[in-house]
Amino acid sequence: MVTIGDVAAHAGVGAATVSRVLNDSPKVSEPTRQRVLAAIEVLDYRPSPLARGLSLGRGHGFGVIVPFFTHASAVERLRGVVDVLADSPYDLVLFDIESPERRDQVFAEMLRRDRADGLLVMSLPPAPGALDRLAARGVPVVVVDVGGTNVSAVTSDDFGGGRMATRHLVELGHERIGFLGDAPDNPFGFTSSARREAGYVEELASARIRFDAALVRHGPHDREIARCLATELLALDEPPTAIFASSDVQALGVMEAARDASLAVPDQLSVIGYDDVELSAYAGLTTVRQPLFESGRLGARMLLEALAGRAPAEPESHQLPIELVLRSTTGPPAATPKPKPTRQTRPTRRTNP
Amino acid sequence: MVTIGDVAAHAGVGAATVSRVLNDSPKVSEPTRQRVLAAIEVLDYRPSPLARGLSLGRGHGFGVIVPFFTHASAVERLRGVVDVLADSPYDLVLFDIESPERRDQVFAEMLRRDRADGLLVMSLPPAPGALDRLAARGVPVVVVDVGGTNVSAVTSDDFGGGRMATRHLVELGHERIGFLGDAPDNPFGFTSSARREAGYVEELASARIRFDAALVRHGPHDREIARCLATELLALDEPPTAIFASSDVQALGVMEAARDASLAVPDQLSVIGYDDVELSAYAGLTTVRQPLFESGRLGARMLLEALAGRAPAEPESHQLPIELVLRSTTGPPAATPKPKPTRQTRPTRRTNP
DNA sequence: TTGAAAGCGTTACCAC
DNA sequence: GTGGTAACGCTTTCAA
Repeated sequence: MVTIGDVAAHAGVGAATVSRVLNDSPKVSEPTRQRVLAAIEVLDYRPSPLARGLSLGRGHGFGVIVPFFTHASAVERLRGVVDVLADSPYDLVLFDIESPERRDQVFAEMLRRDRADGLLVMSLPPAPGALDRLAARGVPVVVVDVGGTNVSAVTSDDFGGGRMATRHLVELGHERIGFLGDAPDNPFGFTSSARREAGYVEELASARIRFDAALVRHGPHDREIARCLATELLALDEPPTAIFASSDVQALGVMEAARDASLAVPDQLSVIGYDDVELSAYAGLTTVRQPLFESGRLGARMLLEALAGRAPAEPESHQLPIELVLRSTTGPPAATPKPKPTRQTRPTRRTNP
Repeated sequence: MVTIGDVAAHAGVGAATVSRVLNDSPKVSEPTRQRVLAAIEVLDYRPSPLARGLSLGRGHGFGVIVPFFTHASAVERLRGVVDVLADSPYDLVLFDIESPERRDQVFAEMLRRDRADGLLVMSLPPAPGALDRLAARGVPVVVVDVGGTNVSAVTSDDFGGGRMATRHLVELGHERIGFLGDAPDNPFGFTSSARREAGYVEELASARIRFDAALVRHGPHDREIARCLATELLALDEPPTAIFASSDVQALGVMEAARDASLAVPDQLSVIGYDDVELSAYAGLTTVRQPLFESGRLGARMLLEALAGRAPAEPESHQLPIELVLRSTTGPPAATPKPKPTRQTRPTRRTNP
């Protein structure tokens, strides 16, 4: 392996000068510079990032912790991160979390050895105290889609989004509106679904629609599970005429349940999702759009700033706008009570109980 | 920052002993060991991976180069990699490639400084010579879904998969079978689509069906573009009764085109895809399944072996099995020629020209 | 079983 | 402008 010393020897200069050329310091004469460059070329020399890092006291790893990076929303966010990082000297070091155990393991390792210079934590509330300990180490942290912490954060208005989705349904004339989302006490501690649900509850209240706990279903973030849950909802004596799913994947599950129950969407059942992942356009899903890609970009930029030593004195929090995307899965409820369908599993469906 | 020296001082031992404890060397007496462990605990010490790497002559980065990691197939593969890496001391360093320029930039940087200890290259034929130069550097490389190179590789039988898809259509009775895939001369040098296309051509030949170049369309790997291309195909004087799309995303585009043209799938048009990404089950798409997740796992395991110095003498190549997944988008062609539809853009559709 | 000391490849400070 | 040289924090001989 060829080192800076070899280059120095070959060019007939000192190692320090080679280093200066490498870091294009202004204090190198042009002839020397050329000589060094030539030597680098001839020897096919490349500096060791490890040695460089050790000397500089910092590495080049940009850590991103993300749960279920297979989910379309996580991928979208990551893409924003990638986009920003492409022009930086940092490498994206990805930590995917698929179980609470793994979450704790990663955070523990993160503390034990600094595997990254900075940390972007997405959608996953860190283990208690982890942030403080990281801060004590001087590791900059930015969180995205995580609420209630004391670090720089990028969020979007989940509560408002929940209201927005619900209001849309209310304005269409729905009165029995179901909600389907993550359990508030899920093992990962995800909170965005709960905030959307709070918005749903609030909007119902302000529309003077009685909240019916029977219309609310919780389960892990998964299409299949959402399908089951929605099937339960649709089998109710007084089934909802509209369902607000806390994410697009779950909304897709609801659509499947509707399909299974031979319910036309949106004529017999309105469905609204959340996120606006790419697939939703394909499925024609009405949804609340949150800027996933942009959240990744912004979070990454903020962390990059902190990494460059330009961290804000106080942690700063940015809230990204949300927006209703109207497509073809929501509409007014059926005007009149319909006769009992032929299928036996479906009870009489009434629009206004 | 607390160093190994601090721990040594605190425990009243030498730095070497602390190092031994850290790397659980057997030659440390239990009492000493406990004392060191206690000191580590008290001081909340964590070793610097940088220094460790420098001393050891190797880092802890597991580089993965993947084009368009937003694509479901890439994500699936990555998930396999993540799965394997979770139990290893390596961190996943992700390089996403979304343009040919970026491809060259990444490979160039990869050569200039070793950003990772080993490299897993997925779906993307490396720049010419890049592999050799990497090998010269002693950087182990494994490629996945890339053909025709001289490194350890994980592939699947694209040619056979192309035949398989086509044969399925032929056996259903189709004679006008369209193909839609990546251009053979695409700027990234992707080759799997071309191999599937070759399988399609071959199978057509062995079924004694005349190959019609008009039924073949190429374009970048994108659903929208596939939709346009499929629309062209369907607007032909003698449109295909079935379309084999080289990937599921493209097949979805074909389905959209069919929907736009008010063509029932599979009654008026059969569609078969390739990959079997998660979404395909939702869409009910008949497809050729290739083990994406498993390809990631295997590739990662092979690279891990190489990283551990257990590289095979000769580069070894593994071919993963493919399998036909029958769902609801393929069926026999319409038995009789149909009358001209009411829509004006659609020409007379004939089943058997 | 333990410790002292010599690297590992850079960078940066300090003379010249 | 340039060249020594001391860090940077760890691992690993080599002695004891």
